[in-house]
Amino acid sequence: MPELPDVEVFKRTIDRTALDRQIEHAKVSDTRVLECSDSTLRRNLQGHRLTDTHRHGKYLLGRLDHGRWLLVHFGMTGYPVAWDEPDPDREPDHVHLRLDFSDGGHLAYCNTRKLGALGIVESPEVAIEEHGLGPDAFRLGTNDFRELLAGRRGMVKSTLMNQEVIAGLGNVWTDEILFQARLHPKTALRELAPGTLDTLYDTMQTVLHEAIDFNVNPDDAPEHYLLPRRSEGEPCPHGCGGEVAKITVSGRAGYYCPTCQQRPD
DNA sequence: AGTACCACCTGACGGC
DNA sequence: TGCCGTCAGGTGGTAC
Repeated sequence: MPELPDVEVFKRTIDRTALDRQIEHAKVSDTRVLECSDSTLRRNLQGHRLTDTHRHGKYLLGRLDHGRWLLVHFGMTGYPVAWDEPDPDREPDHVHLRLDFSDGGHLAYCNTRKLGALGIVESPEVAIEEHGLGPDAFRLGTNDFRELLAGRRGMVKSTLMNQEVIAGLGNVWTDEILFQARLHPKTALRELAPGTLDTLYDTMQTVLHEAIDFNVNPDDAPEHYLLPRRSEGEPCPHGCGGEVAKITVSGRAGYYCPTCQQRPD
Protein backbone atom coordinates (compact mmCIF):
# COMPACT_ATOMS: atom_id res chain seq x y z
CA MET A 1 0.00 0.00 0.00
CA PRO A 2 2.86 2.46 0.27
CA GLU A 3 1.91 5.49 -1.80
CA LEU A 4 3.14 9.07 -1.50
CA PRO A 5 1.83 9.72 2.05
CA ASP A 6 3.08 6.39 3.37
CA VAL A 7 6.51 6.90 1.84
CA GLU A 8 6.66 10.43 3.26
CA VAL A 9 5.98 9.01 6.72
CA PHE A 10 8.69 6.38 6.11
CA LYS A 11 11.06 9.14 5.04
CA ARG A 12 10.52 10.96 8.33
CA THR A 13 11.18 7.76 10.27
CA ILE A 14 14.42 7.22 8.40
CA ASP A 15 15.47 10.87 8.73
CA ARG A 16 14.94 10.60 12.47
CA THR A 17 16.70 7.30 12.97
CA ALA A 18 19.38 6.84 10.33
CA LEU A 19 20.88 10.07 9.04
CA ASP A 20 24.54 10.71 9.74
CA ARG A 21 25.08 7.39 11.46
CA GLN A 22 28.02 5.31 10.35
CA ILE A 23 26.93 2.06 8.71
CA GLU A 24 29.23 -0.58 10.11
CA HIS A 25 27.60 -3.54 8.45
CA ALA A 26 24.97 -4.10 5.77
CA LYS A 27 23.32 -7.51 5.67
CA VAL A 28 21.37 -8.55 2.58
CA SER A 29 19.07 -11.45 3.44
CA ASP A 30 16.93 -11.56 0.31
CA THR A 31 18.27 -10.68 -3.10
CA ARG A 32 15.03 -10.86 -5.05
CA VAL A 33 14.26 -7.16 -4.84
CA LEU A 34 17.79 -5.98 -5.67
CA GLU A 35 18.29 -3.88 -8.77
CA CYS A 36 22.06 -4.21 -8.39
CA SER A 37 24.27 -7.01 -7.14
CA ASP A 38 24.40 -7.95 -3.51
CA SER A 39 28.07 -6.93 -3.37
CA THR A 40 27.49 -3.55 -5.02
CA LEU A 41 24.82 -2.77 -2.48
CA ARG A 42 26.98 -3.77 0.46
CA ARG A 43 30.10 -2.03 -0.86
CA ASN A 44 28.20 1.24 -1.27
CA LEU A 45 26.72 1.08 2.21
CA GLN A 46 29.36 -0.36 4.51
CA GLY A 47 31.62 2.24 6.08
CA HIS A 48 29.39 5.06 4.82
CA ARG A 49 26.55 7.24 6.07
CA LEU A 50 23.22 8.43 4.78
CA THR A 51 23.39 12.22 4.73
CA ASP A 52 20.01 13.14 3.27
CA THR A 53 16.85 11.62 1.85
CA HIS A 54 14.68 12.57 -1.08
CA ARG A 55 11.24 11.24 -1.94
CA HIS A 56 9.94 11.22 -5.48
CA GLY A 57 6.49 9.72 -5.81
CA LYS A 58 6.61 6.32 -4.15
CA TYR A 59 10.41 6.12 -4.37
CA LEU A 60 12.73 7.01 -1.55
CA LEU A 61 16.34 7.90 -2.24
CA GLY A 62 19.05 8.19 0.39
CA ARG A 63 22.17 10.18 -0.37
CA LEU A 64 25.36 8.47 0.75
CA ASP A 65 28.47 10.35 1.78
CA HIS A 66 30.34 9.20 -1.34
CA GLY A 67 27.77 10.88 -3.60
CA ARG A 68 25.77 7.95 -4.93
CA TRP A 69 22.26 7.21 -3.70
CA LEU A 70 20.45 4.26 -2.20
CA LEU A 71 17.18 3.70 -4.08
CA VAL A 72 14.24 2.18 -2.21
CA HIS A 73 10.81 1.20 -3.46
CA PHE A 74 8.38 -0.37 -1.01
CA GLY A 75 6.12 -2.17 -3.48
CA MET A 76 2.84 -3.13 -1.88
CA THR A 77 3.97 -4.40 1.48
CA GLY A 78 7.31 -2.80 2.24
CA TYR A 79 8.20 -0.69 5.29
CA PRO A 80 11.26 0.37 7.27
CA VAL A 81 11.84 -0.63 10.88
CA ALA A 82 14.35 1.03 13.18
CA TRP A 83 15.37 -0.39 16.54
CA ASP A 84 18.07 0.17 19.05
CA GLU A 85 18.37 -3.13 20.83
CA PRO A 86 21.94 -4.30 20.92
CA ASP A 87 21.18 -7.74 19.51
CA PRO A 88 21.03 -7.40 15.71
CA ASP A 89 19.40 -10.81 15.35
CA ARG A 90 16.28 -9.70 17.20
CA GLU A 91 15.03 -8.35 13.94
CA PRO A 92 11.49 -8.10 12.51
CA ASP A 93 10.07 -10.56 9.96
CA HIS A 94 10.66 -10.39 6.22
CA VAL A 95 13.85 -8.36 6.39
CA HIS A 96 15.64 -7.96 3.06
CA LEU A 97 18.29 -5.49 4.10
CA ARG A 98 19.54 -4.61 7.54
CA LEU A 99 21.89 -1.78 8.36
CA ASP A 100 23.84 -2.02 11.61
CA PHE A 101 25.15 1.34 12.77
CA SER A 102 28.46 1.61 14.54
CA ASP A 103 26.72 3.08 17.60
CA GLY A 104 24.52 -0.01 17.94
CA GLY A 105 21.26 1.01 16.22
CA HIS A 106 19.64 -0.85 13.33
CA LEU A 107 17.49 -0.04 10.35
CA ALA A 108 15.77 -2.72 8.29
CA TYR A 109 13.90 -2.79 5.01
CA CYS A 110 11.06 -5.30 5.38
CA ASN A 111 8.79 -6.52 2.63
CA THR A 112 6.56 -9.58 2.91
CA ARG A 113 5.56 -9.84 -0.72
CA LYS A 114 8.93 -9.07 -2.23
CA LEU A 115 7.49 -6.68 -4.78
CA GLY A 116 9.80 -3.75 -4.31
CA ALA A 117 13.25 -2.49 -5.21
CA LEU A 118 16.61 -1.70 -3.66
CA GLY A 119 19.50 -0.36 -5.65
CA ILE A 120 22.36 2.09 -5.99
CA VAL A 121 21.92 4.98 -8.43
CA GLU A 122 24.01 7.96 -9.47
CA SER A 123 21.37 10.55 -8.65
CA PRO A 124 17.64 11.00 -8.08
CA GLU A 125 17.39 12.50 -11.57
CA VAL A 126 18.82 9.35 -13.14
CA ALA A 127 16.45 7.16 -11.13
CA ILE A 128 13.46 9.28 -12.12
CA GLU A 129 14.49 9.06 -15.76
CA GLU A 130 15.12 5.32 -15.67
CA HIS A 131 11.79 4.61 -14.07
CA GLY A 132 9.95 7.01 -16.33
CA LEU A 133 8.38 8.96 -13.51
CA GLY A 134 6.40 12.14 -13.92
CA PRO A 135 6.69 15.02 -11.46
CA ASP A 136 6.01 14.34 -7.81
CA ALA A 137 2.46 15.22 -6.78
CA PHE A 138 3.78 17.68 -4.18
CA ARG A 139 6.19 19.40 -6.54
CA LEU A 140 3.78 20.60 -9.15
CA GLY A 141 1.49 23.60 -9.17
CA THR A 142 -2.08 23.85 -10.31
CA ASN A 143 -1.00 25.09 -13.74
CA ASP A 144 1.39 22.16 -14.20
CA PHE A 145 -1.39 19.80 -13.15
CA ARG A 146 -3.82 21.23 -15.69
CA GLU A 147 -1.21 21.06 -18.44
CA LEU A 148 -0.19 17.49 -17.62
CA LEU A 149 -3.77 16.31 -17.91
CA ALA A 150 -4.76 18.45 -20.87
CA GLY A 151 -5.25 16.45 -24.03
CA ARG A 152 -5.38 13.12 -22.24
CA ARG A 153 -8.31 10.96 -23.10
CA GLY A 154 -8.25 8.41 -20.34
CA MET A 155 -10.33 7.96 -17.24
CA VAL A 156 -9.48 10.13 -14.28
CA LYS A 157 -8.65 7.24 -11.92
CA SER A 158 -6.34 5.49 -14.39
CA THR A 159 -4.57 8.71 -15.26
CA LEU A 160 -3.98 9.82 -11.67
CA MET A 161 -2.54 6.38 -10.93
CA ASN A 162 -0.19 6.50 -13.92
CA GLN A 163 3.28 7.19 -12.48
CA GLU A 164 4.49 8.51 -15.83
CA VAL A 165 1.99 11.35 -15.57
CA ILE A 166 2.18 12.16 -11.84
CA ALA A 167 4.32 10.23 -9.40
CA GLY A 168 2.95 9.23 -6.02
CA LEU A 169 -0.70 8.28 -6.27
CA GLY A 170 -1.78 4.64 -6.00
CA ASN A 171 -5.10 2.89 -5.74
CA VAL A 172 -6.05 3.85 -2.21
CA TRP A 173 -5.23 7.57 -2.33
CA THR A 174 -6.60 8.04 -5.81
CA ASP A 175 -9.91 6.66 -4.58
CA GLU A 176 -9.81 8.98 -1.58
CA ILE A 177 -9.09 12.04 -3.70
CA LEU A 178 -11.89 11.20 -6.14
CA PHE A 179 -14.28 10.59 -3.27
CA GLN A 180 -13.47 13.94 -1.67
CA ALA A 181 -13.67 15.67 -5.06
CA ARG A 182 -16.97 13.85 -5.73
CA LEU A 183 -15.82 12.61 -9.10
CA HIS A 184 -16.76 9.22 -10.52
CA PRO A 185 -13.60 7.11 -11.06
CA LYS A 186 -14.48 6.49 -14.70
CA THR A 187 -15.00 10.13 -15.55
CA ALA A 188 -13.20 10.88 -18.81
CA LEU A 189 -10.62 13.62 -18.36
CA ARG A 190 -11.82 15.41 -21.46
CA GLU A 191 -15.23 15.81 -19.80
CA LEU A 192 -13.73 17.88 -17.00
CA ALA A 193 -13.90 21.65 -17.12
CA PRO A 194 -10.65 23.49 -16.35
CA GLY A 195 -12.23 24.74 -13.13
CA THR A 196 -12.93 21.17 -12.08
CA LEU A 197 -9.28 20.31 -12.67
CA ASP A 198 -8.26 23.14 -10.36
CA THR A 199 -10.61 21.80 -7.70
CA LEU A 200 -9.21 18.32 -8.19
CA TYR A 201 -5.70 19.66 -7.75
CA ASP A 202 -6.65 21.39 -4.50
CA THR A 203 -8.37 18.24 -3.23
CA MET A 204 -5.30 16.16 -4.09
CA GLN A 205 -3.04 18.49 -2.09
CA THR A 206 -5.39 18.61 0.87
CA VAL A 207 -5.94 14.86 1.04
CA LEU A 208 -2.25 13.99 0.71
CA HIS A 209 -1.20 16.49 3.39
CA GLU A 210 -3.94 15.38 5.75
CA ALA A 211 -2.96 11.75 5.22
CA ILE A 212 0.59 12.54 6.30
CA ASP A 213 -0.70 14.50 9.28
CA PHE A 214 -2.58 11.48 10.62
CA ASN A 215 0.31 9.17 9.76
CA VAL A 216 -1.79 7.26 7.23
CA ASN A 217 -3.43 5.36 10.06
CA PRO A 218 -7.03 4.55 8.99
CA ASP A 219 -8.17 4.70 12.62
CA ASP A 220 -7.07 8.32 12.80
CA ALA A 221 -8.60 9.43 9.51
CA PRO A 222 -11.21 12.22 9.63
CA GLU A 223 -14.86 11.12 9.77
CA HIS A 224 -15.54 12.03 6.17
CA TYR A 225 -12.73 9.83 4.82
CA LEU A 226 -13.36 6.80 2.66
CA LEU A 227 -10.12 5.14 3.82
CA PRO A 228 -11.56 3.12 6.74
CA ARG A 229 -14.65 2.26 4.66
CA ARG A 230 -13.09 0.59 1.68
CA SER A 231 -15.56 -2.25 1.32
CA GLU A 232 -18.89 -2.84 -0.32
CA GLY A 233 -22.00 -1.81 1.58
CA GLU A 234 -20.30 0.53 4.06
CA PRO A 235 -22.27 3.70 4.69
CA CYS A 236 -21.04 6.67 2.68
CA PRO A 237 -18.73 8.75 4.92
CA HIS A 238 -20.24 11.91 3.47
CA GLY A 239 -23.51 10.90 5.09
CA CYS A 240 -25.51 10.95 1.87
CA GLY A 241 -27.26 7.74 2.84
CA GLY A 242 -25.69 5.79 -0.02
CA GLU A 243 -23.46 2.76 0.23
CA VAL A 244 -19.86 2.32 -0.81
CA ALA A 245 -19.60 0.27 -4.01
CA LYS A 246 -16.81 -1.57 -5.74
CA ILE A 247 -15.85 -0.83 -9.31
CA THR A 248 -13.14 -2.17 -11.59
CA VAL A 249 -11.19 0.43 -13.54
CA SER A 250 -8.40 -0.74 -15.82
CA GLY A 251 -8.27 -3.99 -13.92
CA ARG A 252 -7.92 -2.34 -10.51
CA ALA A 253 -10.52 -2.58 -7.76
CA GLY A 254 -11.77 0.82 -6.70
CA TYR A 255 -14.24 1.97 -4.06
CA TYR A 256 -16.57 4.93 -4.36
CA CYS A 257 -20.02 6.25 -3.48
CA PRO A 258 -22.35 5.97 -6.49
CA THR A 259 -24.59 8.65 -5.00
CA CYS A 260 -21.93 11.29 -4.29
CA GLN A 261 -19.73 10.48 -7.26
CA GLN A 262 -21.93 10.67 -10.33
CA ARG A 263 -20.57 10.63 -13.82
CA PRO A 264 -21.06 13.90 -15.60
CA ASP A 265 -23.31 13.54 -18.62
C1' DA B 1 -2.80 6.55 -26.41
C1' DG B 2 -5.63 3.92 -23.61
C1' DT B 3 -7.71 -0.36 -21.72
C1' DA B 4 -7.49 -4.98 -20.09
C1' DC B 5 -5.32 -8.68 -18.29
C1' DC B 6 -1.42 -11.44 -16.52
C1' DA B 7 2.61 -12.26 -13.56
C1' DC B 8 5.27 -11.44 -9.62
C1' DC B 9 4.58 -12.92 -4.22
C1' DT B 10 2.56 -14.13 0.29
C1' DG B 11 -0.68 -13.47 4.11
C1' DA B 12 -5.46 -12.88 5.31
C1' DC B 13 -10.05 -14.20 4.99
C1' DG B 14 -14.42 -16.50 3.71
C1' DG B 15 -16.72 -20.80 2.42
C1' DC B 16 -17.51 -25.44 3.14
C1' DT C 1 -9.75 -27.81 12.13
C1' DG C 2 -8.21 -27.39 7.70
C1' DC C 3 -8.03 -27.02 2.90
C1' DC C 4 -8.90 -23.89 -1.11
C1' DG C 5 -9.96 -20.26 -3.79
C1' DT C 6 -9.84 -15.32 -3.92
C1' DC C 7 -8.25 -10.94 -2.82
C1' DA C 8 -4.98 -7.40 -2.02
C1' DG C 9 -2.49 -3.69 -4.97
C1' DG C 10 2.63 -1.50 -7.29
C1' DT C 11 5.05 -2.34 -11.33
C1' DG C 12 5.90 -4.04 -15.75
C1' DG C 13 4.91 -6.56 -19.75
C1' DT C 14 1.85 -7.96 -23.51
C1' DA C 15 -2.12 -7.92 -26.57
C1' DC C 16 -5.60 -5.40 -28.77
